[in-house]
Amino acid sequence: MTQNQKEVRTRIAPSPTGYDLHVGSVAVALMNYAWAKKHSGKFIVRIEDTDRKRVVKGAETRILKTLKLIGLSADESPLVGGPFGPYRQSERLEIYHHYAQILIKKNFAYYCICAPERLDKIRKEQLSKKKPPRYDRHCLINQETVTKKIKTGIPYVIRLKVPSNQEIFINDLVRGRIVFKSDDLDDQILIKSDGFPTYHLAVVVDDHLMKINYVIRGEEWLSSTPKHIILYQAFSWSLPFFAHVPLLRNPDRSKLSKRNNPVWVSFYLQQGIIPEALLNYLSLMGWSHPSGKEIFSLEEYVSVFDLRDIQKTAPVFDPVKLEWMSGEYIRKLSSNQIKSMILDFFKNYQNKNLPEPLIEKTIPLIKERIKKLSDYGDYCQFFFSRPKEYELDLSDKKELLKKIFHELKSISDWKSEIISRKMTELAKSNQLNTGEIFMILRVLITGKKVSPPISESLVILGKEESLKRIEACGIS
RNA sequence: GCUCUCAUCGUCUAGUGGCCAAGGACGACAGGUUCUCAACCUGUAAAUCGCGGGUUCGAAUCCCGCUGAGAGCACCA
Repeated sequence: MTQNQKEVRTRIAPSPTGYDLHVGSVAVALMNYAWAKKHSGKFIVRIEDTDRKRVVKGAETRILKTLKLIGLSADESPLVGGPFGPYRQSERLEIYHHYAQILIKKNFAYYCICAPERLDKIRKEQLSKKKPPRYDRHCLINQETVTKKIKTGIPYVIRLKVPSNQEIFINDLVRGRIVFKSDDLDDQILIKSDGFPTYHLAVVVDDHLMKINYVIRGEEWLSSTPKHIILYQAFSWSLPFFAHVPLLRNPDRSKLSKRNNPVWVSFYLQQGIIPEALLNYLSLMGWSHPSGKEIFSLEEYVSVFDLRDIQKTAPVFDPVKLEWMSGEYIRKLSSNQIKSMILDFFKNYQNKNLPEPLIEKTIPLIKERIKKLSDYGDYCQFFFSRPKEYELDLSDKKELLKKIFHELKSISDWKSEIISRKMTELAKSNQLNTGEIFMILRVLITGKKVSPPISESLVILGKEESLKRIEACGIS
């Protein structure tokens, strides 16, 4: 066996039929990526765009961009190319037809010209008799007349001829040995009447031609795997290893869907969830670090990941823990890193150019407080604009506001320790809790009851601006 | 309905026959610290390991049944 044949090659095959990459796809992508990298193999991205009706404009670009943003770079893809391209199924139509013809010649497939209405009818009949819906092979029996009719130009499909009375075994790396009976399988359509292949044909042909030897995919594919195995066998191709990994769930335990949760990765990136944290969190879905660690780098994940450690149970996706983890990542970053991330974030997602020197000063105040980059806005808006409304009614505190104003005005050395001390003294001399006076000052300056430490904030704002804000509340 | 899969705290999980009267993390709650909110520290509650049988000296771990949950059953992927 040559080195090349032994190389581990994995892939993800997203279809551009949603807005963006699905978080569940990232979870699967991570495992594919890790398994390939762990073995110094190749991680491939193939776009499965064979359903022309469902293709969403711009989705492919977004998916590829998102993959890049979260740091799962492909060795071969529509963007970077590779030796087994094209990596977009819509550009491989001749290939699928070629292989479909081989199946016809080998008597593993046949033409079918049944109208959708007829198929609907027999399906309904079978269902009403509580039988699984299956094609009745009407065209297989009349294959000669069918081929004649096709030559006149009427639309047709090509169906897989599922062998009868066979047992098909899947040796799944996650689930072990699973048996299916071929008689339970439908004669799956391989080539649709629009000339495009269905998933089942395309995936087998492409995985084989692209030398994919580990098929790591969601458990939703488990029940169609026997069809794929039949195809591999029909072509006399060697099987890849299969690993069907658990699906992410909604809190109600159904398959994670946009109805119950935001599922597009871009949603989380727009929130300013740290991409590394997203990967780290997702890696913990159905798997755990051998030493019990929760926070670790992608590099470390790759080194300790093992397909055999994947759990069989489908986990519930928990955005709360994801946010916690994002916060953990932020706290581990240097102030400089946070600064540039915030700058980039507001530029890319909110189209705002924030002033760098000011951002820099605020970082120490918010570093321990934010979990995602968008939180920065909630905490620090007041640095950039004066409050428009106040969360506390200060109209009956004019006398106190005056005292605060004059106390602050008298400070010549504008430092947070001095401001704090003066305010504490003021509280004492007025029989107030220090907390009360700071709260009033906080609302005065930020408009909010929750903010970064207020003395430090005053220093950043500067004495002049701070006093102006108090004046704005009707103090003279 | 049929086929397949799965089953440990609310959630993510550790656990592969004795170290488990089940450990960690998120979340919740309480306390400490504190100018608010966080962060940090301490602590509390939280799983009779879905249920019932077996195997065994011994079972969360093995076997069987039941129940529950999920996925698939398209000219969608």
